[in-house]
Amino acid sequence: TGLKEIEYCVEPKFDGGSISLIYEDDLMVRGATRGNGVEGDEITTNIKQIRSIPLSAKFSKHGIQTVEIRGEVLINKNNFAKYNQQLVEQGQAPLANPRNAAAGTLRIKDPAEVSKRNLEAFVYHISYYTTPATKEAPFTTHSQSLDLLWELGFRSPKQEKKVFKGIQQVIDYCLEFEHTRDNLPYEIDGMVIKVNNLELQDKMGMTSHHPRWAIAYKFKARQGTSKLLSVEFQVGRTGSITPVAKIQPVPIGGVTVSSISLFNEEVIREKDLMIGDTVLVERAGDVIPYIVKSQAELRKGDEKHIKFPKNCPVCDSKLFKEEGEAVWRCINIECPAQVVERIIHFNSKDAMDIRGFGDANVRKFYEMGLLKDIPGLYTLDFEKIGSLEGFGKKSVDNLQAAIEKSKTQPLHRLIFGLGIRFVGETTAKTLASAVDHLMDFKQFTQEQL
DNA sequence: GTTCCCTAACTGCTACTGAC
DNA sequence: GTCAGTAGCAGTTAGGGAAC
Repeated sequence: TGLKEIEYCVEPKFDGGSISLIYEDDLMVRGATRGNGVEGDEITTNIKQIRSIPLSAKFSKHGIQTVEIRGEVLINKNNFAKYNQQLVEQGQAPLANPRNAAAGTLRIKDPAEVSKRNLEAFVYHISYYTTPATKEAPFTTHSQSLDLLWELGFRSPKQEKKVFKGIQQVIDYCLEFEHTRDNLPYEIDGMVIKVNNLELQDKMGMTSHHPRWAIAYKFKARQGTSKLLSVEFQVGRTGSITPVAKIQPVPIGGVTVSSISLFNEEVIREKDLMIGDTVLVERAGDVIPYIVKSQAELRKGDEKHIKFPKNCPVCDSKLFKEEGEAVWRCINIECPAQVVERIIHFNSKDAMDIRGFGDANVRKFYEMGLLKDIPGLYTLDFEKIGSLEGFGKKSVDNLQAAIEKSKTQPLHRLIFGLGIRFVGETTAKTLASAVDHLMDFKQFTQEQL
């Protein structure tokens, strides 16, 4: 097929909280957040409070037995404003922006409160479905699947989506839609362009990150200007020194931005940043704050150069930068900043998952001398901890139980938890699997001998 | 009731490595 | 040289749990 012949389906990219819905024999049996892409939180009861999600739908009419649908939960801008007005009238703080409000609402424990907030949901993708072996596929294009969902009572972007042959019309439609962005009743942050034919989608497959058959056209990020007040230098788990810009707080797209990563020394130089500069700030993907550039033409002459430290801001060791690398590092593995960051990483959800032992407590215990390193987690003096202000019996019991539970975590989590540079989750799994094979092999050879 | 801490949710940029 | 994969770093907000 020539490129000009390829059919694309273009639809708005909704900006809210992602959800996944599972229907079995026409009944909604499970609703979950997307989470990290593999596992999310079950929120079925809350999902049932959303009126635009049918509790049952006649999938069986189309020969579908089990189906998983992806969608996005949103709060309509009008409902959001009304709800905030109520909060203010009741003397409570209003919610900051519709996106976080929608994502947060899904996790409220009281379904009645969820119901009050009038969430809405758009569904935009059927991830998989099962049919009896004899049955023909109920749809062959993405566009048809959206029509089917609409017909079954879901809110899919049936009206907003358009199908085009060739890429030029796709581009025109995206640009045209961008103009109407602010007039829509809900937040969108771009458009999604998908190859329409499902067989072709299948052939194109996925990378580890994303499908090769879909791409997002992001609208111009929301921007603001502010003043660069100072630059702090943070020491990461692996000793990397990250400059972080502290700016005069500026509201951008519903949140207040005050702190922005500058990544490394090169970036500061390339962007020609000086303390006191007026800087153009945007939220990349409407989320992550990012300094676009400094406005050098507005300088008054009292701006100061940013001095990148020669020594570690925490332990004062000399910093090193490897040939060809951009990142300066503190190579003192006993540097308190690194030790603390390593312990925090070890405790984290993706590593040993020691709940209730986050960065604030790790720092506190380290400073008090109650915790010196990772092994120290397993010889903590709980009596002393129990006598600290803010630690009741319940907290100590929970902490003790969480640490005890971590002893049963699989090997790959332990390897990942050690926080060795270049050893992320995937590599840790590979290493753990290699260890397993070695143990099997050892056992096998011993038995043979 | 208030305050603090923690977690989860949303997501991007940069650096480096390895395969092709 | 390009692309994909992986890792490391970073932001704010909302809500829950526990202590005070």
